[in-house]
Amino acid sequence: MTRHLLPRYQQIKHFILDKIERGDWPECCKVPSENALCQQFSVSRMTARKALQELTASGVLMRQQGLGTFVAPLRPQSSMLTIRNIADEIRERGNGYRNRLVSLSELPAPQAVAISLELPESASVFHSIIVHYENDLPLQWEERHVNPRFAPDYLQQDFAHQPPNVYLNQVAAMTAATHMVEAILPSQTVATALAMAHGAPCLKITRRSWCRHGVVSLTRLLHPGNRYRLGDHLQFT
Amino acid sequence: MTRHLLPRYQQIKHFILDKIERGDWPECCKVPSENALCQQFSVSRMTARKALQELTASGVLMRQQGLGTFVAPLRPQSSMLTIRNIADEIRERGNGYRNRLVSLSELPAPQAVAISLELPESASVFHSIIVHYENDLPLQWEERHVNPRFAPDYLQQDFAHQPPNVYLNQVAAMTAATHMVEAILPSQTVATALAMAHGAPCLKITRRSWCRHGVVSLTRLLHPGNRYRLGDHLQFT
DNA sequence: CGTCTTTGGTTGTATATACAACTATATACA
DNA sequence: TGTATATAGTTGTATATACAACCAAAGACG
Repeated sequence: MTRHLLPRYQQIKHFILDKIERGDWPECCKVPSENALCQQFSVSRMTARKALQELTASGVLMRQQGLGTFVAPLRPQSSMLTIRNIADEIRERGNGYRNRLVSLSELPAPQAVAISLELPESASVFHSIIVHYENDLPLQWEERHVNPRFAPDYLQQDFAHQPPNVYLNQVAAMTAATHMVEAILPSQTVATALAMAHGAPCLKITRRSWCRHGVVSLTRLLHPGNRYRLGDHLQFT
Repeated sequence: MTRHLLPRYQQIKHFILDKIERGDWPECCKVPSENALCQQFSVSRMTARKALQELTASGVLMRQQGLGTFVAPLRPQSSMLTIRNIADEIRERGNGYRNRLVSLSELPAPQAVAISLELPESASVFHSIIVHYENDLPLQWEERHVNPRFAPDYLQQDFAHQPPNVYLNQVAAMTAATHMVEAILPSQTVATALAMAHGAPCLKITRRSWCRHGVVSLTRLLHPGNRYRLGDHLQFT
């Protein structure tokens, strides 16, 4: 009767991962205790424990002695380019944050954008431009193309109150992302919006972000080269 | 007699990590089997096994059923900014690689360099400048300050044949690194060396790299903004 | 000489058990 | 009411045991 396809503890891991994947068990949700899993799957405690421990080691779960086991918040495996809310980043430095909505609209996707979002040519996409300020000094030009399928209410959001990435993470949790970093000369429009001197360079970050079902958005972040740096720490094992 | 400071399996983990750290057990070296550790530390197999399993989960060891347990090759935990040999990178694209040694000397460390290398002010350091070419087109300006303590023969190397990072990894294996990425306007010297148009921006990467005993080198990499990008892929759990 | 089988060593899976350490809640007491 | 204590539930550590799966090398056999 027992299938020889997968070890029991693997079956339990898949059961838990599936629950999280489907959203049945959201972040910080308590998962069944070792003893509960014992009964549910008719295994010994050591076996149920192995499943929970491996998921904890890989960062999917958190455990606390005496308390229980919980679903860990999603977090990137890489330390570089952590997807952060720039508002939080600025506030952590103890500085004032505000933003300005430059543009918010629906438009036919340019070819490059359509390809990146895996949409048919000229499909309708949402587009937003927001400038983020640190102490009244512009620090980031954020231009976004969003797949309407995953965020149908994008145009109705109040981005002064809640930045786009926070909203997008609510409606379509990010599961992966790719980045590209370049040094460019900004267009006149961007240079003016970022209060940059003539001829000064920009750090450009292009991010393509996925949720479980596909590409959610394509983002271009432009920073004044003299006021912004990307940091990273590499640990070798 | 047993110290209550650390669990037994933790003591075994530290024992193994220490051996690897000291270089006693190099890459791919076989480590004691579960049963061997049982006897050596007078613990049950499950306890010895826990130590080996956790080190395997964290990427320090590799195991193969029926064969044994081995020290895994060192690898960065982060996917961004993998420390790569630019020569390999260029050759992998199928293009021709060569470099040009611009400067190689010993000089008193400028203040900022001394601080970064954790050396006293004006201590003597090695300094090199190399320009790397892809198909006869300059792609990278590499400027390096090296702590002589970890690489005393730096000035005697033939960098046309073997780039500095390869040599440094041989004499002082890198254990960690920090990066900083910026967009800047290059100096006239660099702009000329990289065959860049007037006013074109540079992608600047500053890397500080450690070996086990301290900071080995401080490196400035400058790339033409229109010919070089940094890529990255983030996986969320 | 080549091929098949055996054997010993290794890791993988799984159970049963015991006690320690910790947390939150309920209870008893002042 | 406020404080101390007891209790139930949870994870952490550790042992002893059994068998399965796999690998490499030694041995048996043709």
